[in-house]
Amino acid sequence: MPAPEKVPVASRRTAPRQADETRARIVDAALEALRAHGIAGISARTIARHGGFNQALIFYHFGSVEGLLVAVARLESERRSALYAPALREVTSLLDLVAVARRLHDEEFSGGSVAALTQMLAGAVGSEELARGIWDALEPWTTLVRETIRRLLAGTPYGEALSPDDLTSAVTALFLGIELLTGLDPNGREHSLFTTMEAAAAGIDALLRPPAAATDN
Amino acid sequence: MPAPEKVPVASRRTAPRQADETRARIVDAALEALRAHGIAGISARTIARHGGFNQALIFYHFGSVEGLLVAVARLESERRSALYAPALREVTSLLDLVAVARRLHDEEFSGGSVAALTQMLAGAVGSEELARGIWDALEPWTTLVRETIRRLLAGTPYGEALSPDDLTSAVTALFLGIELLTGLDPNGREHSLFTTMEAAAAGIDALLRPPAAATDN
DNA sequence: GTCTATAGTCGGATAGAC
DNA sequence: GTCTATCCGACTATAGAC
Repeated sequence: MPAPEKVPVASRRTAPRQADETRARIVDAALEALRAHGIAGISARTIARHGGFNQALIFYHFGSVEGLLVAVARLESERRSALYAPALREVTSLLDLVAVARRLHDEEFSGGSVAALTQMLAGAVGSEELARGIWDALEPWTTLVRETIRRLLAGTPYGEALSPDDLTSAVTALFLGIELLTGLDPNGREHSLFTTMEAAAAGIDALLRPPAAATDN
Repeated sequence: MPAPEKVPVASRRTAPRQADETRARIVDAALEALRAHGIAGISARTIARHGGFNQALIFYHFGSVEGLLVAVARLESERRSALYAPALREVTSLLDLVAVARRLHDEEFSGGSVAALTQMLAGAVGSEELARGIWDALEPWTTLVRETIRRLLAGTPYGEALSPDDLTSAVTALFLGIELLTGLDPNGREHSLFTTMEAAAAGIDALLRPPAAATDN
C-alpha cells in the first residue's frame, strides 16, 4: 500500500501507477492462458509466458495463482455486468434475452472471457477458495439475470408456477454449457444454434402472449 | 495382446482376466478422482491414490493419463447411453424429457459420472487428443438425444423452424451447464431447479398441443 | 501383470539483488 | 516493483526386478 506523495495528481490520472498497469497485464495474460490451455494447463509460468513478464510477479501482486484467478473472475464479472446491464434492462421478451445472449457470445467468445469463466468453474471443483471466489464473482451476473427474468415473468400469467431463481440458474447453466460445448465442437455451429434458440424463443413468446390478448403496448 | 491358451474357456467367463479387472479399477478410480479434484487436480498419482494401486499401471494399461481419460469418457458414455436409451425412446413430451434428465441427474450425480464428463470437457481445451476423444465419446449420447428431439418435433407444427441438431446442442449444453453449476452452488438447489423446469416444460407442452387440437392418441 | 526405483521436467513459492 | 536464482515437491514416463 504505497503512498506516492511525490506524484502530482495530474500524473496519477494520465499515467496510472505502474503497479496497476502490471496487474492489468497479468490479468489479461491469465485470460489468454485460460483460453489457450484451459484450467488444467494453467500455472504461474504459463501465464507469465503469455504476458511476457516474470513469473514471480504473480505472487507479488496476487499472492498465489488461485488468488489471481479469483481476481480475474471478479473483474471480468464486473466488467461484463456493467457492459450488458443496459441491454438486459431493456429486455421485454424471451427473444430479447436470447438476442442479448447471442450478442454477448459474439462479442466475448473470441476474447475468451466466458470460456475462462467456464474453465474456472470447472477448476472450482476441489478448490474451496476458487469455488467461493467464483461464486461471489458471479453474483452481479445472477442478480442481473434474475431481475430480468422476474420482469419477464411478471408480464405473463405463469409467473407463480416458475421460480425466478431456478430459471436464472437454468439460463446461466445453458449459456455456460454452450460455451463449454462450442469450444469443443469442430464444426462451429454456434451461429445456427443461436438462430434456432431465437426461433424457439419467438415461438414461446408468441404462445405466452397470444395476439388476441394484448394488455398494453 | 496376450493369448492365454492355458486358461479354460469356463474360467474366462467366471473370472475375467485380471487385466480387465485392473483396467476397471483404474477407470473407477479416475472417475472418483475427477469428481474429487476436478480436471485441474488430475494426475496419474492422484488417480492411483484413489484406487489404491500403483501409478505405473496407468501407463501400462492406457499409455498415458490422457489415454485413460479418453477411455473413461468412452466407457461412461456407452454405459449411460445403454442405461437411458429405453427411457428416452419412450419420451413423448418435453416434460418426459426433463423427467429423464432429472432421473439421470439424481442417479448419476452422486456417482460423479456426469461431473467427470464436464471436467473432461473443460480439460479438452488445449488438448487436441482429449477434445477428439470426448467428442467421439459423446456421439452415442447426442444421437440418442437428437432422435428423441426429432420425434418430439414431428408431433408439433413447429418442427420446420427448429433444427434438431441445434436443439440437441442446447439440451446437452443445458444439462452439462447444470452439472457445472450445481457442483459449485453451496445451497444445492437442484431439486427445485428440476421442478421448475418440469413446470416450464409442462407449460410449453400444453401450449404446443392445445386441448382443442388433438390429432390422434 | 504388477511392483520399485529413478530420470528428467515442471510446478509453486520465496530470498535477495537491483 | 521487478528481476534472477533457487529450493523442493509433484509430475510423467520408463527401466528393470519380481
